[in-house]
Amino acid sequence: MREAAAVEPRPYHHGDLRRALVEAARRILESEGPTALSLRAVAREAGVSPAAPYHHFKDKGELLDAVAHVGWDMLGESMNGAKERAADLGALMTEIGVSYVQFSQQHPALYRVMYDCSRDKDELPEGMQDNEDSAYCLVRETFRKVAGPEVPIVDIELATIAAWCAAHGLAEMSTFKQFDGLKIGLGGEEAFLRGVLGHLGMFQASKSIKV
Amino acid sequence: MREAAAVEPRPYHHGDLRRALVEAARRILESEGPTALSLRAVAREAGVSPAAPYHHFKDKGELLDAVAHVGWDMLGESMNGAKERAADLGALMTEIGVSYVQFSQQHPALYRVMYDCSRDKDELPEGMQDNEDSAYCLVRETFRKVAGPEVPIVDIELATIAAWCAAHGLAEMSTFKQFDGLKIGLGGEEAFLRGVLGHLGMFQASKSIKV
DNA sequence: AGATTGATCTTGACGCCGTTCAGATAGGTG
DNA sequence: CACCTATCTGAACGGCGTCAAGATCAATCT
Repeated sequence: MREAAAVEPRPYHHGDLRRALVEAARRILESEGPTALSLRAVAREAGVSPAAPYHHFKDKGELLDAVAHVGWDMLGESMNGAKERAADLGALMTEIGVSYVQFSQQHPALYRVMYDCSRDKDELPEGMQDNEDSAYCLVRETFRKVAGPEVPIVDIELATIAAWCAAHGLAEMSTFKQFDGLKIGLGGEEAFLRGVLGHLGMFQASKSIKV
Repeated sequence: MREAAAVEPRPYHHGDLRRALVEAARRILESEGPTALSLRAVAREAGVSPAAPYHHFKDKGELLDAVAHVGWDMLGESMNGAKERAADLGALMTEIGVSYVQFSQQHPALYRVMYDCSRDKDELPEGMQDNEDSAYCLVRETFRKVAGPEVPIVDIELATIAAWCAAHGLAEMSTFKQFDGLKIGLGGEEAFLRGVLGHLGMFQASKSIKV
């Protein structure tokens, strides 16, 4: 029976499990948070046995790496989208920063996995590596344009790192509930983000990259 | 036999286990890293059964909280020590920042536990809370003095948060090995830290707290 | 077509984890 | 002294990551 109902669902032994596992992991992350993300739970969610993932990933870490990879793609898109929202080049850095932190707030569990994967290996996250079209390059090239050609490249590099540190720090801390009062006083979450970013030199067009 | 040899070691049933457990945990953190830090391993290291810790801590999280508490005390001392190393008030913020990041580099596993405890609860770490003599107050009061009385308090607050975000981000990222080349080029680890911090507005005396 | 192959998945097991509970131990108090 | 209570142990539970052995099945070869 059922010769080839193959509309979409299970074309092979079980389907392409690799993708299914990554999506199951993301579903668990969104609905139950990082602590619920066990390999067995992912297999359960995908409807396979606990050992099945080992035919597609060396170990749990490699599955998480795949999840993180999706996350960095999403974050990269979000940051690139800032180009459309920025009024001019001067405002672009702020918009990128806001995009970054807002992404981390919309996907807190995913963001945590993204960074934990990096720290476990002491390696830069993919999105921060110096590949072409990486998010890192987007930030650095924005800095380069804002700063002009007379600024030494090492300063561009350091400013990019500094900006990323600040954005990452804010991403991890902005959810702490002790800031709720201040957020209300400033008029909401985004005003708070812009307020903090505004006090970091490089997120203000007028004074960015003073050597 | 041995009526009261109580010099230091085991005055009671097993000694004051609570402290012993926290110290055992710190020993494991330093020698084997955060992933090796299981409750059972801590009990083993302290020479007691796996269930013994439950008479002193509600669960594993509460033990980690105690470890983190020690860590924030240490970090607070380190930051306060910056006062002696700073040439003038203008340089103080930079020295505090350097102290912060250097602490995280000297105790990476401990620093990770310190922050993970906070994020698990969405609560500010102790050292960042607005208690008197907290590290947060040290930073904020430094800003207040540098900025002068005409700067609104909300900007002092935002600048303090921004500085902390940047320091935390740098603390977490400075160990990534992709920065090794840049560090060598700049003349070492500390030069790298000062380089990055120098590109953050609030760590430069001359331009800190521009409203 | 039928046999073979190799990738995919399951079953069952191992050791470790966090946690609980009944019972042993022993200091402090009457 | 006997009792009480805090402390600690031993054994157990379910869940975890991982692995080895066997079942299943698409694809390939003859």
